[in-house]
Amino acid sequence: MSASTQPTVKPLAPADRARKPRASTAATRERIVAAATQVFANRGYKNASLLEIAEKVGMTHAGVLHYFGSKDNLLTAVLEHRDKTDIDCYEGHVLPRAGALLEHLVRTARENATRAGIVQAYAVLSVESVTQDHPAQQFFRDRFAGLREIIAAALREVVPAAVPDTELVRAATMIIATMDGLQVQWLLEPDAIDMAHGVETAINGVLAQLGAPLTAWSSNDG
Amino acid sequence: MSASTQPTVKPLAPADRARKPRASTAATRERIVAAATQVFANRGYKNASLLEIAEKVGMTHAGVLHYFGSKDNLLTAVLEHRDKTDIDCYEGHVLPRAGALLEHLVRTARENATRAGIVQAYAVLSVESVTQDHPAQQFFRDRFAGLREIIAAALREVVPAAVPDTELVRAATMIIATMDGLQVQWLLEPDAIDMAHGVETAINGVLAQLGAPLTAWSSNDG
DNA sequence: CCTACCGATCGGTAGG
DNA sequence: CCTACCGATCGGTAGG
Repeated sequence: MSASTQPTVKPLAPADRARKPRASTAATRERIVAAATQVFANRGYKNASLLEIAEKVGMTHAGVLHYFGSKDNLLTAVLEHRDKTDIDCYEGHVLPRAGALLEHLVRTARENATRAGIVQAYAVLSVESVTQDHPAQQFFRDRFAGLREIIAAALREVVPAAVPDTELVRAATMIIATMDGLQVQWLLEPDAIDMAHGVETAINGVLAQLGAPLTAWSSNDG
Repeated sequence: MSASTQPTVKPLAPADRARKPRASTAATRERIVAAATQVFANRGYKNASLLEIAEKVGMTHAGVLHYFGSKDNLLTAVLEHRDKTDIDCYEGHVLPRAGALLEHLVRTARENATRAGIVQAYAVLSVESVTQDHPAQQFFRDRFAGLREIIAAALREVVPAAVPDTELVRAATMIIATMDGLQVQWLLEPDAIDMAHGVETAINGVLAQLGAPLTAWSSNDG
């Protein structure tokens, strides 16, 4: 209706009007999430300030709050973004199975050695989550439980059928623990620790104790 | 000279006068350190407040500062106290060697399951130490390096002589990593994780890969 | 996306 | 070991 009153000047479609004025909202949110990931890694969540995050993306801290409502919401966005784009990105994609998943863990550890920021964010936030009333506590509880199940399922396919499920979950727990513990030592002294080698050794040790053939997964040298 | 003017009223010796008025300074300092350990575990160091610590010992936060000068100094006292009284108390005592040390690690993990406060303080502070300008960073760097050497030395005595030292340090790194990683998962979900069993499995896996006889340390069932 | 502001918390100091 | 205080920082809101 109103379009007929201005036949020559083509009015912007609503979708265009919403997108034009500033860099798209989605893009800005992503830039904020990236900055927040860095700052949370360097300071921890509680000790991080919205001001430092805002300065990284060139706005005031009130601007950041405009996009995420609260610091807690921003943390949620950071954690969800990590799960989507990062290391253990099995959500949307096809999850590698069996030996391929175990190889994936080693490859991930190797890549992590070039991404201290991501590693530090994960390490700092996951352990900070055990402190009183931390907003990410349930997130990490669920995350660890999910990882344990995924790795246990992969182990199921490469160990003798007689091995009970409880043993597989225990083994998965240990592989995760080793990866996480290596990250902390590596963050403190990068040159002294070889994360990928450590993870590979841990997996070999676990498989040997579960009675799996040494050729069960292909990263093996034998 | 002045003593001769008061022959009947025995003057207090300087040492007595200094110690009487209030509960001994050393005892008060210990109570503050104990309270601070709890609060640092529950909140992390940066997010902990001197007020909360002070309330636990029944004084004001200025009182706490009177005893330790600064929050950083209090953190130092907490970390040093832990090293003196805790788990890996090899400082003053005779350090158990070889298989006995490995058994000690398993026993420690078992005892830790009844001391969530201590475990949480260690886990939270050690990982928080990787954040920017953290006052405990060097402390934990040194601590990890020391633990690696001690455990590597113990392994040296139970594996074939042909195994090079670098392999022993790598193995020690992994044992420590597994213990630390298990602590985090256990803190988030105590009923789902058996720390002692995990540590024992990790040690067995490492020894097997280094070619040590399965009877190398006595905790073994074989 | 900003300016301006509030209420709250914190570590540390003075001065006793 | 306390009272009183300071300067600084922070998350969040109002109102545009």
